[in-house]
Amino acid sequence: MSTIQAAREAAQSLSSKVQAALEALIWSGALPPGARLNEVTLARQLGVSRGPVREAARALERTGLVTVILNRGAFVRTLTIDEAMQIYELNSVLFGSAAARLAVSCTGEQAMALRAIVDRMDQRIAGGDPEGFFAGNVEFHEHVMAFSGNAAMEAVYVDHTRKLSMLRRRSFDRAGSMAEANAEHRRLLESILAGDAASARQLAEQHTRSGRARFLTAIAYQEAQPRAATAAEKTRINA
Amino acid sequence: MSTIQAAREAAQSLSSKVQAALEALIWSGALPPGARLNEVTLARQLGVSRGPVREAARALERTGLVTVILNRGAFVRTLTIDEAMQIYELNSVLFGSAAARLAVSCTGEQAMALRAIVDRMDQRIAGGDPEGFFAGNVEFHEHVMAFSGNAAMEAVYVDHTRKLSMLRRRSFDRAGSMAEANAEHRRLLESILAGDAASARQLAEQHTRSGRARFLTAIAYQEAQPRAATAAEKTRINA
DNA sequence: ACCCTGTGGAATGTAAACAATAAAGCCGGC
DNA sequence: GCCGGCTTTATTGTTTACATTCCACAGGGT
Repeated sequence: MSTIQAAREAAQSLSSKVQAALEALIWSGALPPGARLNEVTLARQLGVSRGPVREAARALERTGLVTVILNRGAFVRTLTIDEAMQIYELNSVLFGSAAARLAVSCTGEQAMALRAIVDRMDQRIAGGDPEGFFAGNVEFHEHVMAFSGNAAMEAVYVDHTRKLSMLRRRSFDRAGSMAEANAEHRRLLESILAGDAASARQLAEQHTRSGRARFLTAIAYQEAQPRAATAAEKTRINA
Repeated sequence: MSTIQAAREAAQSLSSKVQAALEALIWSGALPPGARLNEVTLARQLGVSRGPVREAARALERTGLVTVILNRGAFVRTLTIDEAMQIYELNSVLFGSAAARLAVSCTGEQAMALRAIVDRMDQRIAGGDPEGFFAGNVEFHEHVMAFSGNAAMEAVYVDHTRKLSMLRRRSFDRAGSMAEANAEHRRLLESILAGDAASARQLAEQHTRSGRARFLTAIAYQEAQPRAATAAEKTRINA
């Protein structure tokens, strides 16, 4: 397996690897919102030339993580609360539409797969594994989108969920949130199995709105709890 | 004005200009679907270096016009009918949602602007100006999306409509189609003005489906009429 | 004290050279 | 005559070098 892994590693361009590295840097907070991506410094740090760094930055611009200004460089972009709300609304519409479609087209295997995911998430809640729950949550939503059979919608949904996840990581920290969310998953799944498209759409949209509410309370909590933010803010990439 | 124009022209990077040029080449058929974008040839032709061409190609990948394969280059991408159908479905959901939201939030100026666009389109139909009608059509849909107040949804809609327009340009060639489409615009506009969200959503989704149907008949006509396709296919960019 | 302007340095935009990869053509064997 | 492997060649990926732009800071004037 490690040879396959190595081959796959080697089979992607430097730009891709640099892009992943930059994502990690942004994700970890080493590159805080508003920070400029210094091409020569990052290139030195990653052991590559400026070219791949430039390409990676442009790619990240397309995913919405950075914005590039002519002759000024690429800056880490941060979602405003308002933008997050708009994305939640978009996702709500897409997820509702997908659920409605899946309600009339769901196969036995698909139902089993979804049920297995939800069961696994319950186990992880019981086992006190929030990271695992978070992964399962993403898996559930993406499976619903994939099973609904519209690749374009799925791509848009996944894309925007990724953007949200920059901010959303801690939304499930409160223990009750996870159980609550998974109960909504179960109700949605039952509607889908029952073939009730209208109800499935309704529940899916409702679930997304609940997620938005959880997100907002988490944000509010984060704001109230200032953490050692200013310190992290000052962490820059230096030569 | 020409100084402003010149300044604006100069104020964008070469990559942007190259990207526009490549789009034009693809649009015009000089780079037919499946053709490879030869970096050195295009660079020579446009009088720039390979760097901007590469960046432009990567940007075009994001917009869906080309796909790039590692160590093989960028290839002009063509939408399959199935992908087009999926995009129509996505747009239907988004446009319906936007119309519903606009129905409860539409201001007087917005209503006037939309009505003006529809009126202009009727004039262009009467005046035998299909190009103008097409532009107005785009304008109407994008205004509805913009007025609905969700920038994320608007961006997704515009993005995907652009992809479709590669194939869709001739959908309105049949004279009756234009009048039909604009009548649907009027009905939708009335529902919005009446503040009837459910009806607006319904009409907007219906309108998108009608657009899909027009697209399909246009495609079918195009397929039946083989045109001198093979000749165009051979037109390559040579040094 | 404030503002404006000119200069210096640093960072990006662009171009040209180098390396590595994949496709195409050629040759030999079967 | 056809197929498989090798070699060649064209093209992309990457690095390096050069040109241009912007920002900060110092200096002088008001």
